[in-house]
Amino acid sequence: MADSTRRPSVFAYTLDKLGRQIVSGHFGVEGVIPREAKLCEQLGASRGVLREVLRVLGDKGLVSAQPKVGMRVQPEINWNLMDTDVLDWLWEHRSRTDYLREFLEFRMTVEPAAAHAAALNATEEERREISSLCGRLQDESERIMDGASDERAQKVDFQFHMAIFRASRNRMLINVGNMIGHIMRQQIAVTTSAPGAFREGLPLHRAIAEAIARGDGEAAAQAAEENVRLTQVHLQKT
Amino acid sequence: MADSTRRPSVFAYTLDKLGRQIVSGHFGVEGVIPREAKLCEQLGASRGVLREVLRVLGDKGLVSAQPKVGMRVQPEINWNLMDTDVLDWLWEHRSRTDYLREFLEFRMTVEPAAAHAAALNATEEERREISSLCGRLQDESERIMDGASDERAQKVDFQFHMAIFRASRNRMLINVGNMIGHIMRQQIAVTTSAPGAFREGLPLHRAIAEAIARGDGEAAAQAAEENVRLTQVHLQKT
DNA sequence: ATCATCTAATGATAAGATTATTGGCTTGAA
DNA sequence: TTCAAGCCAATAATCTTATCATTAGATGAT
Repeated sequence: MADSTRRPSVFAYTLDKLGRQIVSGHFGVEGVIPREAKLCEQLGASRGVLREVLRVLGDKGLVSAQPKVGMRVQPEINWNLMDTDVLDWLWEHRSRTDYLREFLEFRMTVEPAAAHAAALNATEEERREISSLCGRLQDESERIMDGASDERAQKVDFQFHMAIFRASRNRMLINVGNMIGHIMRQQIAVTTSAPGAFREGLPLHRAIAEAIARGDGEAAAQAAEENVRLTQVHLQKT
Repeated sequence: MADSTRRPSVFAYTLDKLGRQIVSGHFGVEGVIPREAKLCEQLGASRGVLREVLRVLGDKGLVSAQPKVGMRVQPEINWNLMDTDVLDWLWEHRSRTDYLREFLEFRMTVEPAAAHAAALNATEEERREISSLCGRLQDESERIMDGASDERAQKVDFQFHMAIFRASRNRMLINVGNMIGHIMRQQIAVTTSAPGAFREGLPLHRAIAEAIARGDGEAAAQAAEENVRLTQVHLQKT
Protein backbone atom coordinates (compact mmCIF):
# COMPACT_ATOMS: atom_id res chain seq x y z
CA MET A 1 0.00 0.00 0.00
CA ALA A 2 1.14 3.53 -0.70
CA ASP A 3 1.09 4.72 2.85
CA SER A 4 0.72 8.45 3.18
CA THR A 5 2.52 8.40 6.48
CA ARG A 6 5.87 7.22 5.17
CA ARG A 7 8.73 9.59 5.49
CA PRO A 8 9.32 11.79 2.45
CA SER A 9 12.22 10.65 0.33
CA VAL A 10 15.36 12.71 -0.05
CA PHE A 11 14.39 13.19 -3.65
CA ALA A 12 10.91 14.53 -2.88
CA TYR A 13 12.25 16.78 -0.17
CA THR A 14 15.02 18.19 -2.34
CA LEU A 15 12.71 18.68 -5.33
CA ASP A 16 10.26 20.61 -3.23
CA LYS A 17 12.91 22.72 -1.55
CA LEU A 18 14.78 23.67 -4.72
CA GLY A 19 11.54 24.18 -6.63
CA ARG A 20 10.31 26.65 -4.07
CA GLN A 21 13.62 28.48 -4.07
CA ILE A 22 13.53 28.90 -7.82
CA VAL A 23 9.93 30.05 -7.99
CA SER A 24 10.43 32.47 -5.12
CA GLY A 25 13.14 34.23 -7.10
CA HIS A 26 15.86 33.14 -4.70
CA PHE A 27 18.41 33.08 -7.52
CA GLY A 28 17.78 36.62 -8.74
CA VAL A 29 16.77 37.97 -12.10
CA GLU A 30 19.82 36.52 -13.79
CA GLY A 31 18.77 33.12 -12.55
CA VAL A 32 22.23 31.70 -12.20
CA ILE A 33 22.07 28.61 -10.03
CA PRO A 34 25.17 27.51 -8.10
CA ARG A 35 27.08 24.64 -9.57
CA GLU A 36 26.11 21.10 -8.65
CA ALA A 37 28.79 20.60 -6.03
CA LYS A 38 27.77 23.76 -4.23
CA LEU A 39 24.06 22.92 -4.42
CA CYS A 40 24.75 19.53 -2.93
CA GLU A 41 26.07 20.93 0.31
CA GLN A 42 23.46 23.67 0.42
CA LEU A 43 20.62 21.19 0.07
CA GLY A 44 22.26 18.33 1.90
CA ALA A 45 21.76 15.87 -0.91
CA SER A 46 24.16 13.78 -2.92
CA ARG A 47 24.98 14.64 -6.49
CA GLY A 48 22.90 11.69 -7.73
CA VAL A 49 19.56 12.81 -6.33
CA LEU A 50 20.37 16.40 -7.12
CA ARG A 51 20.77 15.53 -10.77
CA GLU A 52 17.46 13.65 -10.71
CA VAL A 53 15.84 16.72 -9.19
CA LEU A 54 17.36 18.99 -11.82
CA ARG A 55 16.11 16.74 -14.63
CA VAL A 56 12.58 16.89 -13.25
CA LEU A 57 12.78 20.64 -12.76
CA GLY A 58 13.96 20.86 -16.35
CA ASP A 59 10.94 18.82 -17.42
CA LYS A 60 8.74 21.28 -15.58
CA GLY A 61 10.31 24.09 -17.59
CA LEU A 62 11.92 25.78 -14.61
CA VAL A 63 15.60 25.30 -15.44
CA SER A 64 17.92 24.34 -18.23
CA ALA A 65 21.55 23.26 -18.09
CA GLN A 66 24.59 23.59 -20.25
CA PRO A 67 28.00 22.07 -19.70
CA LYS A 68 30.53 24.47 -18.27
CA VAL A 69 28.03 27.30 -18.28
CA GLY A 70 25.87 25.90 -15.51
CA MET A 71 22.22 25.88 -14.59
CA ARG A 72 19.96 28.82 -15.34
CA VAL A 73 16.37 29.33 -14.34
CA GLN A 74 14.26 29.68 -17.45
CA PRO A 75 12.08 32.72 -18.17
CA GLU A 76 8.78 32.42 -16.41
CA ILE A 77 6.89 32.09 -19.67
CA ASN A 78 8.35 28.60 -20.06
CA TRP A 79 7.22 27.37 -16.67
CA ASN A 80 4.72 24.57 -16.97
CA LEU A 81 1.56 25.98 -15.43
CA MET A 82 -0.32 22.73 -15.91
CA ASP A 83 2.02 21.12 -13.39
CA THR A 84 0.61 20.89 -9.89
CA ASP A 85 4.02 21.19 -8.24
CA VAL A 86 4.82 24.41 -10.07
CA LEU A 87 1.35 25.70 -9.27
CA ASP A 88 1.77 24.87 -5.59
CA TRP A 89 5.08 26.68 -5.45
CA LEU A 90 3.69 29.69 -7.28
CA TRP A 91 0.63 29.75 -5.10
CA GLU A 92 2.71 29.69 -1.96
CA HIS A 93 4.96 32.51 -3.03
CA ARG A 94 2.66 35.00 -4.70
CA SER A 95 -0.59 33.98 -3.09
CA ARG A 96 -3.69 35.04 -4.98
CA THR A 97 -2.56 38.30 -6.44
CA ASP A 98 -0.69 37.26 -9.53
CA TYR A 99 -2.17 34.14 -11.08
CA LEU A 100 -5.63 34.22 -9.54
CA ARG A 101 -7.31 36.19 -12.33
CA GLU A 102 -5.82 33.93 -14.98
CA PHE A 103 -6.75 30.81 -13.07
CA LEU A 104 -10.37 31.86 -12.74
CA GLU A 105 -10.46 32.89 -16.39
CA PHE A 106 -9.12 29.47 -17.25
CA ARG A 107 -11.74 27.73 -15.15
CA MET A 108 -14.34 29.91 -16.87
CA THR A 109 -13.41 28.50 -20.25
CA VAL A 110 -12.84 24.88 -19.26
CA GLU A 111 -15.56 24.07 -16.73
CA PRO A 112 -18.54 25.08 -18.87
CA ALA A 113 -17.09 23.02 -21.71
CA ALA A 114 -16.73 20.02 -19.40
CA ALA A 115 -20.28 20.41 -18.10
CA HIS A 116 -21.56 20.72 -21.65
CA ALA A 117 -19.72 17.59 -22.75
CA ALA A 118 -20.86 15.73 -19.65
CA ALA A 119 -24.49 16.54 -20.40
CA LEU A 120 -24.10 15.02 -23.84
CA ASN A 121 -21.82 12.09 -23.12
CA ALA A 122 -22.32 10.90 -19.55
CA THR A 123 -23.55 7.37 -18.93
CA GLU A 124 -26.68 6.81 -16.89
CA GLU A 125 -24.56 5.77 -13.94
CA GLU A 126 -22.44 8.91 -14.18
CA ARG A 127 -25.55 11.09 -14.24
CA ARG A 128 -26.83 9.34 -11.14
CA GLU A 129 -23.46 9.75 -9.43
CA ILE A 130 -23.41 13.47 -10.15
CA SER A 131 -26.96 13.93 -8.88
CA SER A 132 -26.13 11.89 -5.82
CA LEU A 133 -23.07 13.98 -5.06
CA CYS A 134 -25.18 17.10 -5.45
CA GLY A 135 -27.61 15.70 -2.89
CA ARG A 136 -24.81 14.98 -0.46
CA LEU A 137 -23.59 18.52 -1.00
CA GLN A 138 -26.96 19.75 0.19
CA ASP A 139 -26.78 17.54 3.30
CA GLU A 140 -23.31 18.77 4.14
CA SER A 141 -24.43 22.34 3.61
CA GLU A 142 -27.13 21.95 6.23
CA ARG A 143 -24.64 20.35 8.56
CA ILE A 144 -22.47 23.43 8.23
CA MET A 145 -25.39 25.61 9.21
CA ASP A 146 -25.45 23.67 12.45
CA GLY A 147 -21.90 24.72 13.10
CA ALA A 148 -20.04 21.74 11.64
CA SER A 149 -16.67 22.09 9.95
CA ASP A 150 -16.82 22.50 6.21
CA GLU A 151 -14.05 19.97 5.63
CA ARG A 152 -16.38 17.17 4.54
CA ALA A 153 -18.38 19.52 2.35
CA GLN A 154 -15.20 20.57 0.61
CA LYS A 155 -14.37 16.98 -0.15
CA VAL A 156 -17.80 16.35 -1.63
CA ASP A 157 -17.62 19.56 -3.65
CA PHE A 158 -14.29 18.41 -5.02
CA GLN A 159 -15.72 15.02 -5.96
CA PHE A 160 -18.67 16.69 -7.62
CA HIS A 161 -16.47 18.73 -9.90
CA MET A 162 -14.22 15.79 -10.72
CA ALA A 163 -17.20 13.59 -11.56
CA ILE A 164 -18.31 16.15 -14.12
CA PHE A 165 -14.90 16.27 -15.75
CA ARG A 166 -14.76 12.49 -15.84
CA ALA A 167 -18.19 12.33 -17.44
CA SER A 168 -17.05 14.66 -20.21
CA ARG A 169 -15.41 11.62 -21.81
CA ASN A 170 -12.53 13.82 -22.88
CA ARG A 171 -9.22 12.76 -21.40
CA MET A 172 -7.62 16.13 -22.03
CA LEU A 173 -10.40 17.89 -20.16
CA ILE A 174 -10.10 15.32 -17.37
CA ASN A 175 -6.39 16.04 -17.20
CA VAL A 176 -6.97 19.76 -16.90
CA GLY A 177 -9.72 19.00 -14.42
CA ASN A 178 -7.23 17.24 -12.19
CA MET A 179 -5.06 20.31 -12.20
CA ILE A 180 -8.00 22.60 -11.43
CA GLY A 181 -9.19 20.26 -8.71
CA HIS A 182 -5.79 20.29 -7.09
CA ILE A 183 -5.76 24.07 -6.86
CA MET A 184 -9.38 24.18 -5.77
CA ARG A 185 -8.62 22.02 -2.77
CA GLN A 186 -6.37 24.78 -1.55
CA GLN A 187 -8.43 27.72 -2.72
CA ILE A 188 -11.71 26.28 -1.57
CA ALA A 189 -10.72 26.77 2.03
CA VAL A 190 -10.66 30.48 1.29
CA THR A 191 -13.72 30.54 -0.91
CA THR A 192 -16.10 28.68 1.31
CA SER A 193 -14.90 30.29 4.49
CA ALA A 194 -16.91 33.31 3.44
CA PRO A 195 -20.08 32.95 5.52
CA GLY A 196 -22.88 31.39 3.55
CA ALA A 197 -20.77 30.87 0.45
CA PHE A 198 -21.64 27.21 0.33
CA ARG A 199 -25.34 27.78 0.65
CA GLU A 200 -25.20 30.46 -1.97
CA GLY A 201 -23.51 28.19 -4.47
CA LEU A 202 -25.86 25.29 -3.88
CA PRO A 203 -28.60 26.28 -6.36
CA LEU A 204 -26.04 26.56 -9.16
CA HIS A 205 -24.60 23.16 -8.32
CA ARG A 206 -28.09 21.73 -8.49
CA ALA A 207 -28.71 23.49 -11.79
CA ILE A 208 -25.58 21.89 -13.22
CA ALA A 209 -26.51 18.43 -11.97
CA GLU A 210 -30.07 18.68 -13.28
CA ALA A 211 -28.98 19.97 -16.67
CA ILE A 212 -26.53 17.09 -16.98
CA ALA A 213 -29.19 14.64 -15.84
CA ARG A 214 -31.56 15.69 -18.60
CA GLY A 215 -28.80 16.07 -21.20
CA ASP A 216 -29.15 19.82 -21.65
CA GLY A 217 -25.64 20.87 -22.64
CA GLU A 218 -26.35 24.57 -23.00
CA ALA A 219 -27.97 24.86 -19.58
CA ALA A 220 -25.19 22.87 -17.95
CA ALA A 221 -22.54 25.11 -19.49
CA GLN A 222 -24.37 28.26 -18.46
CA ALA A 223 -24.83 27.10 -14.88
CA ALA A 224 -21.17 26.06 -14.67
CA GLU A 225 -20.11 29.48 -15.93
CA GLU A 226 -22.31 31.20 -13.37
CA ASN A 227 -20.80 29.02 -10.69
CA VAL A 228 -17.26 30.08 -11.52
CA ARG A 229 -18.40 33.68 -11.62
CA LEU A 230 -19.82 33.29 -8.13
CA THR A 231 -16.52 31.89 -6.92
CA GLN A 232 -14.85 34.87 -8.51
CA VAL A 233 -17.01 37.25 -6.53
CA HIS A 234 -16.35 35.47 -3.27
CA LEU A 235 -12.61 35.38 -3.82
CA GLN A 236 -12.41 39.04 -4.67
CA LYS A 237 -14.10 39.88 -1.40
CA THR A 238 -11.20 38.43 0.58
CA MET B 1 25.22 28.84 -27.57
CA ALA B 2 22.57 26.16 -27.59
CA ASP B 3 23.67 24.50 -30.80
CA SER B 4 20.97 22.41 -32.41
CA THR B 5 23.58 20.23 -34.03
CA ARG B 6 25.06 18.84 -30.84
CA ARG B 7 24.81 15.17 -30.36
CA PRO B 8 21.72 14.01 -28.48
CA SER B 9 22.45 13.13 -24.89
CA VAL B 10 22.19 9.63 -23.54
CA PHE B 11 19.49 10.92 -21.24
CA ALA B 12 17.33 12.31 -24.05
CA TYR B 13 17.76 9.20 -26.12
CA THR B 14 16.90 6.86 -23.26
CA LEU B 15 13.92 8.95 -22.17
CA ASP B 16 12.49 8.87 -25.65
CA LYS B 17 13.11 5.17 -26.14
CA LEU B 18 11.65 4.05 -22.81
CA GLY B 19 8.77 6.51 -23.11
CA ARG B 20 7.78 5.10 -26.47
CA GLN B 21 8.01 1.55 -25.18
CA ILE B 22 5.72 2.31 -22.28
CA VAL B 23 3.12 4.15 -24.34
CA SER B 24 3.13 1.45 -27.00
CA GLY B 25 2.12 -1.10 -24.39
CA HIS B 26 5.43 -2.93 -24.63
CA PHE B 27 5.19 -3.98 -20.99
CA GLY B 28 1.79 -5.64 -21.23
CA VAL B 29 -1.45 -4.98 -19.44
CA GLU B 30 0.11 -5.66 -16.05
CA GLY B 31 2.69 -3.02 -16.78
CA VAL B 32 5.53 -4.60 -14.86
CA ILE B 33 8.79 -2.99 -15.89
CA PRO B 34 12.03 -4.94 -15.44
CA ARG B 35 14.13 -3.89 -12.52
CA GLU B 36 16.76 -1.21 -12.88
CA ALA B 37 19.70 -3.53 -13.45
CA LYS B 38 17.89 -5.37 -16.23
CA LEU B 39 16.65 -2.17 -17.88
CA CYS B 40 20.18 -0.83 -17.92
CA GLU B 41 21.48 -3.54 -20.18
CA GLN B 42 18.33 -3.52 -22.33
CA LEU B 43 18.60 0.21 -22.95
CA GLY B 44 22.36 0.43 -22.87
CA ALA B 45 22.41 3.15 -20.26
CA SER B 46 23.93 3.39 -16.82
CA ARG B 47 21.87 3.20 -13.66
CA GLY B 48 22.42 6.91 -13.13
CA VAL B 49 20.78 8.16 -16.29
CA LEU B 50 18.17 5.43 -16.10
CA ARG B 51 17.08 6.69 -12.71
CA GLU B 52 16.93 10.24 -14.05
CA VAL B 53 14.76 8.98 -16.88
CA LEU B 54 12.48 7.08 -14.54
CA ARG B 55 12.07 10.12 -12.33
CA VAL B 56 11.03 12.23 -15.32
CA LEU B 57 8.69 9.52 -16.57
CA GLY B 58 7.22 9.46 -13.09
CA ASP B 59 6.71 13.20 -13.28
CA LYS B 60 4.87 12.70 -16.55
CA GLY B 61 2.55 10.26 -14.79
CA LEU B 62 3.66 7.24 -16.81
CA VAL B 63 5.28 5.14 -14.10
CA SER B 64 5.59 4.82 -10.36
CA ALA B 65 8.13 2.92 -8.29
CA GLN B 66 8.08 1.07 -5.03
CA PRO B 67 10.89 -0.75 -3.28
CA LYS B 68 10.69 -4.51 -3.49
CA VAL B 69 7.73 -4.40 -5.88
CA GLY B 70 9.48 -2.62 -8.73
CA MET B 71 8.42 -0.20 -11.44
CA ARG B 72 4.87 -0.30 -12.77
CA VAL B 73 3.37 1.68 -15.59
CA GLN B 74 0.49 3.74 -14.27
CA PRO B 75 -3.06 3.48 -15.58
CA GLU B 76 -3.48 5.58 -18.68
CA ILE B 77 -5.84 7.97 -16.95
CA ASN B 78 -2.87 9.31 -14.98
CA TRP B 79 -0.75 10.07 -18.01
CA ASN B 80 -0.08 13.76 -18.36
CA LEU B 81 -1.76 14.69 -21.63
CA MET B 82 -0.56 18.28 -21.40
CA ASP B 83 3.01 17.03 -21.82
CA THR B 84 4.33 17.27 -25.34
CA ASP B 85 6.56 14.22 -24.99
CA VAL B 86 3.68 12.03 -23.89
CA LEU B 87 1.56 13.44 -26.68
CA ASP B 88 4.26 12.75 -29.25
CA TRP B 89 4.61 9.17 -28.09
CA LEU B 90 0.85 8.65 -28.08
CA TRP B 91 0.50 10.23 -31.48
CA GLU B 92 3.14 7.97 -32.93
CA HIS B 93 1.62 4.80 -31.58
CA ARG B 94 -2.11 5.26 -32.04
CA SER B 95 -2.03 7.81 -34.81
CA ARG B 96 -5.18 9.86 -35.19
CA THR B 97 -7.79 7.33 -34.23
CA ASP B 98 -7.78 7.41 -30.48
CA TYR B 99 -7.07 10.88 -29.20
CA LEU B 100 -7.94 12.94 -32.27
CA ARG B 101 -11.58 13.55 -31.36
CA GLU B 102 -10.65 14.62 -27.86
CA PHE B 103 -7.86 16.85 -29.09
CA LEU B 104 -10.14 18.68 -31.52
CA GLU B 105 -12.81 18.99 -28.85
CA PHE B 106 -10.19 20.48 -26.58
CA ARG B 107 -9.07 22.96 -29.23
CA MET B 108 -12.74 23.83 -29.71
CA THR B 109 -13.06 24.94 -26.12
CA VAL B 110 -9.70 26.65 -25.73
CA GLU B 111 -9.07 28.47 -29.00
CA PRO B 112 -12.30 30.48 -29.04
CA ALA B 113 -11.61 31.50 -25.47
CA ALA B 114 -8.12 32.61 -26.41
CA ALA B 115 -9.39 34.57 -29.40
CA HIS B 116 -12.04 36.18 -27.25
CA ALA B 117 -9.52 37.19 -24.61
CA ALA B 118 -7.11 38.44 -27.26
CA ALA B 119 -9.78 40.68 -28.75
CA LEU B 120 -10.29 42.28 -25.36
CA ASN B 121 -6.76 42.38 -24.02
CA ALA B 122 -4.30 42.60 -26.90
CA THR B 123 -2.02 45.62 -27.15
CA GLU B 124 -2.03 47.69 -30.32
CA GLU B 125 1.23 46.11 -31.35
CA GLU B 126 -0.14 42.62 -30.86
CA ARG B 127 -3.19 43.43 -32.97
CA ARG B 128 -0.93 44.69 -35.73
CA GLU B 129 1.24 41.59 -35.47
CA ILE B 130 -1.77 39.30 -35.78
CA SER B 131 -3.10 41.21 -38.78
CA SER B 132 0.33 41.18 -40.36
CA LEU B 133 0.67 37.43 -39.90
CA CYS B 134 -2.75 37.02 -41.45
CA GLY B 135 -1.58 38.99 -44.47
CA ARG B 136 1.54 36.86 -44.80
CA LEU B 137 -0.72 33.81 -44.62
CA GLN B 138 -2.57 35.12 -47.66
CA ASP B 139 0.69 35.64 -49.54
CA GLU B 140 1.89 32.14 -48.72
CA SER B 141 -1.45 30.74 -49.77
CA GLU B 142 -1.06 32.27 -53.24
CA ARG B 143 2.47 30.93 -53.42
CA ILE B 144 1.11 27.45 -52.80
CA MET B 145 -1.34 27.90 -55.69
CA ASP B 146 1.72 28.37 -57.86
CA GLY B 147 2.96 24.96 -56.79
CA ALA B 148 5.22 25.94 -53.91
CA SER B 149 5.65 23.73 -50.87
CA ASP B 150 3.35 24.56 -47.97
CA GLU B 151 6.14 24.37 -45.43
CA ARG B 152 6.50 28.11 -45.08
CA ALA B 153 2.76 28.59 -44.91
CA GLN B 154 2.56 26.09 -42.08
CA LYS B 155 5.14 28.02 -40.13
CA VAL B 156 3.22 31.26 -40.55
CA ASP B 157 -0.04 29.56 -39.62
CA PHE B 158 1.63 28.28 -36.47
CA GLN B 159 2.90 31.75 -35.59
CA PHE B 160 -0.55 33.19 -36.21
CA HIS B 161 -2.15 30.86 -33.70
CA MET B 162 0.57 31.38 -31.13
CA ALA B 163 0.32 35.16 -31.44
CA ILE B 164 -3.36 34.93 -30.56
CA PHE B 165 -2.69 32.83 -27.49
CA ARG B 166 0.03 35.22 -26.41
CA ALA B 167 -2.29 38.18 -26.83
CA SER B 168 -4.85 36.56 -24.55
CA ARG B 169 -2.74 37.77 -21.62
CA ASN B 170 -3.53 34.57 -19.81
CA ARG B 171 -0.45 32.51 -19.03
CA MET B 172 -2.43 29.33 -18.53
CA LEU B 173 -4.02 29.70 -21.94
CA ILE B 174 -0.60 30.44 -23.42
CA ASN B 175 0.71 27.29 -21.81
CA VAL B 176 -2.06 25.19 -23.29
CA GLY B 177 -1.51 27.02 -26.56
CA ASN B 178 2.07 25.83 -26.63
CA MET B 179 0.87 22.27 -26.30
CA ILE B 180 -1.73 22.70 -29.02
CA GLY B 181 0.79 24.38 -31.29
CA HIS B 182 3.21 21.52 -30.82
CA ILE B 183 0.64 18.98 -31.96
CA MET B 184 -0.57 21.23 -34.76
CA ARG B 185 2.89 21.32 -36.27
CA GLN B 186 2.59 17.60 -36.77
CA GLN B 187 -1.08 17.47 -37.62
CA ILE B 188 -1.00 20.45 -39.93
CA ALA B 189 1.00 18.49 -42.45
CA VAL B 190 -2.00 16.22 -42.76
CA THR B 191 -4.63 18.92 -42.57
CA THR B 192 -3.30 21.27 -45.15
CA SER B 193 -2.22 18.59 -47.55
CA ALA B 194 -5.84 18.29 -48.50
CA PRO B 195 -6.01 20.26 -51.77
CA GLY B 196 -7.25 23.79 -51.21
CA ALA B 197 -7.50 23.38 -47.46
CA PHE B 198 -5.33 26.41 -46.89
CA ARG B 199 -7.30 28.62 -49.22
CA GLU B 200 -10.54 27.45 -47.70
CA GLY B 201 -9.40 28.32 -44.18
CA LEU B 202 -8.14 31.76 -45.16
CA PRO B 203 -11.40 33.70 -44.80
CA LEU B 204 -11.85 32.41 -41.26
CA HIS B 205 -8.31 33.37 -40.33
CA ARG B 206 -9.02 36.84 -41.65
CA ALA B 207 -12.28 36.97 -39.72
CA ILE B 208 -10.40 36.14 -36.52
CA ALA B 209 -7.72 38.76 -37.17
CA GLU B 210 -10.24 41.47 -37.99
CA ALA B 211 -12.41 40.70 -34.99
CA ILE B 212 -9.37 40.91 -32.74
CA ALA B 213 -8.27 44.14 -34.44
CA ARG B 214 -11.56 45.84 -33.66
CA GLY B 215 -11.89 44.26 -30.21
CA ASP B 216 -14.96 42.20 -30.97
CA GLY B 217 -14.57 39.25 -28.63
CA GLU B 218 -17.74 37.45 -29.62
CA ALA B 219 -16.93 37.53 -33.32
CA ALA B 220 -13.36 36.41 -32.70
CA ALA B 221 -14.52 33.46 -30.63
CA GLN B 222 -17.10 32.46 -33.21
CA ALA B 223 -14.63 32.63 -36.08
CA ALA B 224 -12.07 30.64 -34.10
CA GLU B 225 -14.66 27.99 -33.39
CA GLU B 226 -15.58 27.79 -37.05
CA ASN B 227 -11.92 27.45 -37.90
CA VAL B 228 -11.46 24.44 -35.64
CA ARG B 229 -14.62 22.94 -37.06
CA LEU B 230 -13.20 23.31 -40.54
CA THR B 231 -10.02 21.56 -39.47
CA GLN B 232 -12.19 18.83 -38.05
CA VAL B 233 -13.89 18.34 -41.39
CA HIS B 234 -10.60 18.20 -43.25
CA LEU B 235 -9.08 15.71 -40.84
CA GLN B 236 -12.06 13.40 -40.98
CA LYS B 237 -11.72 13.24 -44.76
CA THR B 238 -8.29 11.62 -44.46
C1' DA C 1 43.61 39.06 -33.74
C1' DT C 2 44.04 33.89 -33.96
C1' DC C 3 44.81 29.61 -32.52
C1' DA C 4 46.20 26.03 -29.34
C1' DT C 5 45.91 24.91 -24.69
C1' DC C 6 44.15 24.93 -20.01
C1' DT C 7 40.43 24.73 -16.84
C1' DA C 8 36.07 24.24 -14.68
C1' DA C 9 31.60 22.88 -15.21
C1' DT C 10 28.00 19.39 -16.57
C1' DG C 11 27.41 14.60 -18.54
C1' DA C 12 27.95 9.78 -17.79
C1' DT C 13 29.48 5.40 -15.60
C1' DA C 14 30.46 2.18 -11.89
C1' DA C 15 30.26 0.14 -7.47
C1' DG C 16 28.75 -0.17 -2.97
C1' DA C 17 26.02 1.02 1.32
C1' DT C 18 21.37 1.92 2.95
C1' DT C 19 16.51 1.60 3.46
C1' DA C 20 11.98 -0.09 2.85
C1' DT C 21 8.66 -3.66 1.68
C1' DT C 22 7.09 -8.05 0.62
C1' DG C 23 6.48 -12.94 1.64
C1' DG C 24 7.37 -16.72 4.24
C1' DC C 25 8.21 -18.73 8.62
C1' DT C 26 7.53 -19.29 13.34
C1' DT C 27 5.33 -18.90 17.46
C1' DG C 28 1.41 -18.69 20.38
C1' DA C 29 -3.27 -18.68 21.67
C1' DA C 30 -8.20 -19.73 20.79
C1' DT D 1 -6.44 -27.32 13.71
C1' DT D 2 -6.68 -22.64 12.62
C1' DC D 3 -5.86 -18.07 12.75
C1' DA D 4 -3.15 -14.05 13.87
C1' DA D 5 0.86 -11.52 15.42
C1' DG D 6 5.64 -11.07 15.16
C1' DC D 7 10.18 -12.04 13.41
C1' DC D 8 13.52 -12.86 9.47
C1' DA D 9 15.52 -12.91 5.15
C1' DA D 10 15.41 -11.81 0.30
C1' DT D 11 14.90 -8.20 -2.99
C1' DA D 12 14.38 -4.01 -5.20
C1' DA D 13 14.55 0.83 -5.08
C1' DT D 14 17.12 4.64 -2.80
C1' DC D 15 21.09 7.10 -1.83
C1' DT D 16 26.04 7.89 -1.61
C1' DT D 17 30.68 8.18 -3.32
C1' DA D 18 34.26 8.06 -6.65
C1' DT D 19 36.00 8.42 -11.31
C1' DC D 20 36.28 9.51 -16.06
C1' DA D 21 34.48 11.94 -20.40
C1' DT D 22 32.87 15.88 -22.74
C1' DT D 23 32.14 20.52 -23.47
C1' DA D 24 32.88 25.47 -23.77
C1' DG D 25 34.67 29.56 -21.60
C1' DA D 26 39.29 31.57 -20.29
C1' DT D 27 44.11 32.10 -20.91
C1' DG D 28 48.26 32.99 -23.14
C1' DA D 29 51.70 32.55 -26.81
C1' DT D 30 52.40 33.56 -31.57
